[in-house]
Amino acid sequence: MPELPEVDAVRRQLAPVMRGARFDRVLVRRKDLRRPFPKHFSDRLKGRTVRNVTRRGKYLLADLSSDETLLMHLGMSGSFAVARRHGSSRSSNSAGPHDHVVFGMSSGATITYNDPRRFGVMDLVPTRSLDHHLSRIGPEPLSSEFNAASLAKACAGRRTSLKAALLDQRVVAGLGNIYASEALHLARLSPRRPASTLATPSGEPRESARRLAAAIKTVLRRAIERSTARAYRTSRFRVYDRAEEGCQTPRCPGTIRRITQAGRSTFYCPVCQK
DNA sequence: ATTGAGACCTGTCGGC
DNA sequence: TGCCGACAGGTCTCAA
Repeated sequence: MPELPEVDAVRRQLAPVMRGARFDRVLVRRKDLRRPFPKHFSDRLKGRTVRNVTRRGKYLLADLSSDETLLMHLGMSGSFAVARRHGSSRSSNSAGPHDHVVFGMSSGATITYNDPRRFGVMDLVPTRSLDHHLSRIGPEPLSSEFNAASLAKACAGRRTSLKAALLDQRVVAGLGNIYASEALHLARLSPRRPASTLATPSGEPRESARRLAAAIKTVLRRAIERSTARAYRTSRFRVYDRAEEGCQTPRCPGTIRRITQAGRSTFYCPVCQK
């Protein structure tokens, strides 16, 4: 479940039980996920207090009293389960098949990281050098740093498709395969259009860049609201996974198509997305 | 320097 | 029912 809105939901899930709490127990049940766990991972966490839990792109960041930051990425299949008080539902002794890490917090919460595909990452870096570690990630889409101008500039001169450019975390942080398709649909821009067409030859943003930057913000905001309201069940998307269904753009007679770009599925309407 | 393909893993689903 | 391939919301590495 992990693009920006879902990662942010996880942040809101973890913050109340981690912030101000100490790591009492840290159980690491294998030596690696996508990468090895850092040296002395448990010992560097135990006894430390979490100052805050934040998010940057698809990374979760726990700021520790040791002036290190615990950096977590969910990959494709990572998730956290929180059990208040000493493991009402799932304690460290009764670990499920893909429960790889268990944090016992002084707040009384047991936090279990589960990740079947193990594409996730946990790392520990000096907080001072956090910027350096995240320096390759582009602007936060919901910040004012990200706008038509910055988007056009990041796409200027690129030969790749618009869809592929949106998946590049250096262009904008936090978009994944679903919300890239959703944003392009809302902006009525074809995913196959060359990314370079967002900018004039001198790098100035075109109208398309304005529409796309705005659509990215709208799509992500809506998704975050939905996950907050949580009045939805697997509420589906406008185009993602809707091949052969009717386009939802008002008065558009088109049919959603599925194509493959850079090895990933893209869903779009060939009629209204130009 | 970019770009696309392949690799990393396990689970699920549809077709035969 | 069981097997098999295709596919999954992410990124990294590598060859062109």
